[in-house]
Amino acid sequence: MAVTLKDVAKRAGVSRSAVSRTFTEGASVSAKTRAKVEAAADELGYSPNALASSLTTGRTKLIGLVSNNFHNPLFLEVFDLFTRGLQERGLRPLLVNLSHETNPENSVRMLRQYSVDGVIVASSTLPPSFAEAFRDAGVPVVHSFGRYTTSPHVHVVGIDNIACGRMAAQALIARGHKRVAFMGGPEGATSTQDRAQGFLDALAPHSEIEASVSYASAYSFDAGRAEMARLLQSDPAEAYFGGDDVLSIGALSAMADKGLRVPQDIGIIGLNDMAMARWENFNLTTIRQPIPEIIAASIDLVVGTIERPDRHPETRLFPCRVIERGTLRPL
Amino acid sequence: MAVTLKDVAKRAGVSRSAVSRTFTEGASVSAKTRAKVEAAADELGYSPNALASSLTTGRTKLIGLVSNNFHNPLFLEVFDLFTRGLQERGLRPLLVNLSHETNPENSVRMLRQYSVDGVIVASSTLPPSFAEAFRDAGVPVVHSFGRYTTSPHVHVVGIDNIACGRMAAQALIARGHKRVAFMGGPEGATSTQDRAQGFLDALAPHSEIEASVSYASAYSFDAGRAEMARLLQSDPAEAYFGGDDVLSIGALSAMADKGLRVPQDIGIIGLNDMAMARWENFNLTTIRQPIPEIIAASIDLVVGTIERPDRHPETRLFPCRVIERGTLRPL
DNA sequence: TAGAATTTTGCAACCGGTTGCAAATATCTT
DNA sequence: AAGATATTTGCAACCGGTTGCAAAATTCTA
Repeated sequence: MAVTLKDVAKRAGVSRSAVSRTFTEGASVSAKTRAKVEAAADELGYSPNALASSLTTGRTKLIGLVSNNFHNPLFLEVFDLFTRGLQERGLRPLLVNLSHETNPENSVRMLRQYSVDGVIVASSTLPPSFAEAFRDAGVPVVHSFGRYTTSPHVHVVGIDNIACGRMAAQALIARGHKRVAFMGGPEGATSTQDRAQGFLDALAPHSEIEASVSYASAYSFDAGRAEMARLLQSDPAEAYFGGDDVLSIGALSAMADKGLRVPQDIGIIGLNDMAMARWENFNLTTIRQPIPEIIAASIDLVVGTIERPDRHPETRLFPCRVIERGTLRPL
Repeated sequence: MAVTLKDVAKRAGVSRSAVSRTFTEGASVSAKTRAKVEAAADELGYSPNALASSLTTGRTKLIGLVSNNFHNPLFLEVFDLFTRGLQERGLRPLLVNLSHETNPENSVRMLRQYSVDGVIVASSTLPPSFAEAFRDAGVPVVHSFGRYTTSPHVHVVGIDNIACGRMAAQALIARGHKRVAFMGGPEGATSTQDRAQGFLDALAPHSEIEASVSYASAYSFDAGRAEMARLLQSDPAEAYFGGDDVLSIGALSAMADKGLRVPQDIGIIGLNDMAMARWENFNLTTIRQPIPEIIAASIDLVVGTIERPDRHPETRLFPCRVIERGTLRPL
């Protein structure tokens, strides 16, 4: 059925090695045989079998792209950038959906069976142990949107969530709010834990400001809406730091239900600056996470680790900044 | 580095074939050797190389998942369902982002190099020729969200967009609107062409109703907002059929800018019923496309075609229905 | 133009598995 | 317990490529 190296070799009247060499970068072939081989290959419609060659070269150019965030619209942007970025470097993303998976073993085994050259774990809700499981299996791995640690066991690319929490607190302080709160994502997510910590740290010196923290059950519209509805039942804060944009948008919907005007009656600042945040219906004030840079760095790092597997684990954090829009009163 | 069949064989004191057989469904191995092999495999942490075995079995369990819709939030749901559905059947999605690709050749070659068992083209904006290119290359393919034809060249799974256009028209007619319009997606998209046709067909007998059609440049929020803003500048219709939900949400934002109340001053009905449509901020009346069924059928069909490649091209259409919410005045 | 240096080529072994076949074992008859 | 039958096993060839090595062909040097 499929046309193989041997067919082309026979047609071109050369050895199989000659054919293989014309298709391998930097191999030694004379112009004459190359021409013969290319002609034969064209006539037959041959293109080399990447999997067969991976057997000897040890490289598949397959990258496992592992995530459990298939409900947060931000991740459509993330997948778009990852797939394009990988494609541009000649790598192929093997997508793994971990939504309903609690331990890493199956994915590790599966991705090893497919001899992926590397793995990118793209999630802010998976524990560090997930990425570490790949490293333990000897697979180059980077954890995108993961937690920063001073002694990382795997490459981490993302933002300093603690600093973002502080930044959000400062935005609220600067506006003179006296009662503020963090409405986080799931309590188990490292991103939420860190944002909460930064938020409270920044507020600690301000004894005149009342600060509190609560958690939504997921990074999702419904969870944000439900949690904000609950908060609004009794004595809500003047302004909130929403755990991320989609949560904040859910919260906005609960506020609208109550007839509250934003930002006059109540304020909120999100985090991510996903495409939807600037939709005029929301016009969400938020903290921008530089997604394209994070993704480019993640790809760089996984490629670098494939080339030098013993490379020291590295953390790359990118600065965030407040994007002023309409859900926080003007300074 | 990696532990291979041979290592396990030596450890277990059996031949390589014996090891291979314990890991192949339905092969003949005695309980005793199987136990020995499994013990050895466990100790060594062996798991078979899927790519190497694909060389002889001719099956990689890799499925190309090809799309160019990385900006429509609906497709996050689509990718979620596809990846989970494929994983459940032991298949692996190799994701291909065609956003900036105009001809199918590169993808076809690439996916053949990786010996994918089949391909799913998930797009309502790619032309039929795209899926046909895979079929011509001898790769089992199904076009999800593709155009229905009476003599299909490839498997198509989706909805009857003409019928949906009619359904939208009828919803507007039933509400007594006298000036209605279709604000489509990109004019080149088959889905938009068909929806426009159905819409106009249903209105043709109603000479008392004024109907018009215009097109947004993409299925995106910005395009919908821009096109609606343009329409609102001069003599807009009373109610619109928006080419899809995200376009309609963009249109809602333009309406809000103009101070129009929905549905009192102006109405709109979308199409898809993506998760966001029921967010209370939008509460979008829309036509539901049964995404889970479409995706399940697509997977079934691609699997079926892998098993019987000469299978006759088939079209599977799923019924849609109007979901009444708040952007069209009550009946 | 002979001899040395360089480039190109094919052979054969290998990557990590699978599988048809025949030999070796085990199980069933009677 | 012997013979017939059924099951399990290992050998060896193969899947579609790559690559070290030595021979062959080409190019360079004097």
